[in-house]
Amino acid sequence: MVERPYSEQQLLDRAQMLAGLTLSQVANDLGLEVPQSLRRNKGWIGNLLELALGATAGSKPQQDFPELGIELKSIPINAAGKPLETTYVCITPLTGIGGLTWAQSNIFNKLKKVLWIPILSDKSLAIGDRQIGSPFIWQPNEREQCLMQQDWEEIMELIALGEINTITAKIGQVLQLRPKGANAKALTKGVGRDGETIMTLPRGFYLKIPFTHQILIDQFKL
DNA sequence: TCGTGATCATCC
DNA sequence: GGATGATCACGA
Repeated sequence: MVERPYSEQQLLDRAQMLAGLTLSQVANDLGLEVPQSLRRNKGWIGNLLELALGATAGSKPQQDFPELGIELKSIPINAAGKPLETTYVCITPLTGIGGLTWAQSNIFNKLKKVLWIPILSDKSLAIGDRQIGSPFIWQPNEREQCLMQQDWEEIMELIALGEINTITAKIGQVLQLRPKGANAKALTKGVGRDGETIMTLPRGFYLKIPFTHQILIDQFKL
């Protein structure tokens, strides 16, 4: 049981202690078994890092370290440092969003300060052999904030106008909206074109790969 | 059912 | 081969 970090520096120090280790090494230290595949354990790496860094396990819509104002994100990369997947951020509200601003949004709250932990995750590597990279704290610069806010406002306007079912993952420069549920049968309430309540897929915001790639490039001067 | 942790797997 | 839409596990 790892205790919660009391400061950003302590959190970062801990994360740096993990750099260079394989997931097997970290799992062994925590007494956890390494799954053969992530197919039925998609969040395993993220959960492992949460345990190793003392994050409070839970599914509350807030940052992983609220008292530090920091969100923890693992990101799978290949040997060249390119992200292998988009990055899930949070669910989006589909009703009662009138008047909601970017600054008040949960997505902004989560992305204003992120502890990124790259994981060398080439598909050829067994889960346990995947290696933890150098962690770093990221705060979006003015340009990045602007891009995210633009996408968010465009998407939220479509949702407010009842156009939820016309939104695809293609819209947005750096953010995208995609289904985020157990499966295609899991539905939630949304708003239709005539303002009526409809049942639709829950959606979540994701960061597109070129955006997170650029963050890594900026950090490591790749 | 919602929201967390995400990756899978099919389609283009 | 890469991105989109679909999916897996779990706690509350």
